[in-house]
Amino acid sequence: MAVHVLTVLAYKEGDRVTSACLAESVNTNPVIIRRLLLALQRAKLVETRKGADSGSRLSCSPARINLAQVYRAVEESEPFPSPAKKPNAACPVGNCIRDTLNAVFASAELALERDLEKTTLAGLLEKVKNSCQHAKGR
Amino acid sequence: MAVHVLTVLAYKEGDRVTSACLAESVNTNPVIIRRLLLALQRAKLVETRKGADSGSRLSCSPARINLAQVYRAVEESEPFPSPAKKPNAACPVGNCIRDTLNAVFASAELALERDLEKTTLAGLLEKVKNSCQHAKGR
DNA sequence: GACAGGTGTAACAAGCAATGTTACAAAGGA
DNA sequence: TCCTTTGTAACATTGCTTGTTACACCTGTC
Repeated sequence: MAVHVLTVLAYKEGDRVTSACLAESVNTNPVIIRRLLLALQRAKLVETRKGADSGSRLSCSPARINLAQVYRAVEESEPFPSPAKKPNAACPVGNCIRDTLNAVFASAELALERDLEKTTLAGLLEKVKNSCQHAKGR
Repeated sequence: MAVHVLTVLAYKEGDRVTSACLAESVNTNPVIIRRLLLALQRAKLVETRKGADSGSRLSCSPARINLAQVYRAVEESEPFPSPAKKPNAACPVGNCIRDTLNAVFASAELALERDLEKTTLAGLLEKVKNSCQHAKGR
């Protein structure tokens, strides 16, 4: 969803867009969008102004934003949630597997982010526009 | 959790282990384990026998099982769940972004699996054993 | 300075998926 | 036949994400 919002912002290049407008596009509630925007603000991906004539816009060119940044901004929790429940201490495996797995998963997540880095917001917008043309053509 | 179970099975190399025993190790319910084992059976990673003297064991050497296989066996759903709610058709972005994003995510997931492939169950078990030694030494 | 439109934020309801629990039929060796 | 364990269904519980309402606060416009 975060990607959706950012793509819309890229589409409106530079113009400020209100959360109500974005919500309509994603078909959801303005509050959801605002919560999302807070995370994106923290990651310095968008800038938002309050008061009259307010709204959000990208804080830099869409060519300089890649999906890995978006992923990190939004996904503050692990993609592999540890069960939070302590494993059985009597089990010889249970005690130590947690740390080992964390290392493996961290590496896997890094690989995932490296792949996401290859896609910029500008590139994504281009592809979306193209596939829209195709859809209309049919 | 699936990895935890498989690691225990690798640890008991070849011996059949009951779901009750595995459940105790993971600190959960036997039924949860059995549900998990069904998925692992479908992926041909474990074999289970019913009746007396029953239980599960790895269907091949732990050196020939990597975490990508486990991931695929367990994670039948997408790691990036599409919102299922249709986006607003009036939005120029909403209509076409879905397909484009799916392609990007598929690529990212592939990268993730490629990284997981590098870790075999045997290698994982080795690391767990080592870190256990360390923990005991302290 | 008052007003209007929008954001930040809290509190709570609703939906959904994962997990836990109980119960029971079926398999299969002793 | 008996006993242990699996496969499976049905339902409760839990936690998380999303949705909803409400309200204080900010800030350009008049």
